[in-house]
Amino acid sequence: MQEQSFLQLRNAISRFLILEDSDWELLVPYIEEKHLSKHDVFAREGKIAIEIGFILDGDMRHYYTRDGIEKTTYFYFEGHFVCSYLSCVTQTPSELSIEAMTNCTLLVFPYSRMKQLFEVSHKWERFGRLIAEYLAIGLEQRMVGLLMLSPEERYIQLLEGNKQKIIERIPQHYISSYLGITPVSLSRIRQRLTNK
Amino acid sequence: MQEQSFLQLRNAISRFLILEDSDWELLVPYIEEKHLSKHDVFAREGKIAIEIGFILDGDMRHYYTRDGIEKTTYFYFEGHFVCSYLSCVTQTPSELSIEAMTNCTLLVFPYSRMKQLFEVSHKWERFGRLIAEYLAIGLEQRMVGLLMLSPEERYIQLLEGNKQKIIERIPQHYISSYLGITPVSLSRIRQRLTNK
DNA sequence: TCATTACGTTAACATAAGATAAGAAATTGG
DNA sequence: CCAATTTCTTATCTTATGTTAACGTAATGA
Repeated sequence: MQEQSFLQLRNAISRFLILEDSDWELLVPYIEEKHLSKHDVFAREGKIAIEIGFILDGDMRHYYTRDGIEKTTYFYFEGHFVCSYLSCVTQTPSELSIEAMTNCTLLVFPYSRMKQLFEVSHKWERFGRLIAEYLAIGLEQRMVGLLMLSPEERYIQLLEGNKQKIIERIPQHYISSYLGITPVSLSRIRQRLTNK
Repeated sequence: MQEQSFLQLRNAISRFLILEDSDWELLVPYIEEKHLSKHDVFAREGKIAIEIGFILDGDMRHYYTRDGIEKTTYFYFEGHFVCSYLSCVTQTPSELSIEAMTNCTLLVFPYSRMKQLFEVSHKWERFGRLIAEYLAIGLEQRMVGLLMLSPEERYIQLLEGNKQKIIERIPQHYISSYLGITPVSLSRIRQRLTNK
């Protein structure tokens, strides 16, 4: 059923712009399917990232390490693109690692191909712009949340999002670092909220 | 000296890509010089942003308002682009305001022209991508700092940046909200650091 | 299956930050 | 030049979070 999964990727891209068959054909030969087991890494700290992934099934997270402690700062779910963006764009060693939280099925293609497409195709260059804009908007909103909301408010906001069911299956110590607090503190917040 | 100031903008753009005269000529007719007095607003919350600015001289800040309280979340300095990016890109009302912290001289051009250039010129589309990538990278690093560093560490990091002299002339209650803390707390952190 | 590890909660204590207020110092505007 | 305002610091009190540790439960792997 490779055709079906490729179509999912094409649809995801089409949410950003109208993609003609001729555009699509420029990428297709470079796409591969990839399977990751739980805890497999997709990108590793210190390595220059070379791949862009598209999640067909499964959940992933990215994390930074400091003093041996992991801080999970982002989650990726089915239907989303995943890559160590900063490392790809700047071609410098990644400061973060990306790990499968569950068994995952991905479509992957090399960033180098994407870069070629930026050169040769105005349409793909536009895709690159729109993706970057999408990312920047998400990060801006995330940052504002961190600066303007309390940990409790951030947790409530997270629950109120449309990803409720997904959030519920993510271990809480990952969620706590996403919120910028400790697992203990998240546990207390949860207790406070249920006592209301 | 309009020629001189236009050249500054062209150089700033050229830091992202090689710009031919023919590319540059597509934008030039739409550029105007604009002067702002201290506390004048460049973009106002609730309004759809229509302009991109380039700071020739002066300092600006952008802030969000909540419960009547302003939180300054970003600063802009000489030689940088300034706009309510999210509002421009999505063409929805801005959630933030941008204000001149000092008297400022800007070059401005309409986002609508930029959008046209994205359509007609692969080169300008690339500029759009590179700007968005640059923004996303900055925001990612900002977010990581907020999640992984203590307020004190964030303040030290800010001072260690290459903007020291600029930081020193920004009122501390703006800096404190940039760091995600109160002015009182920043004052205490400063005291702690001088006692070392 | 069973031992081991990972996970979430709770408790106790220490600490840093928030809230509020007062006052000094600097800046601003008329 | 002076009054008014803004800015920064300091003090007090309160509170939420961090830290560490203990415990029970769930998940995992040999």
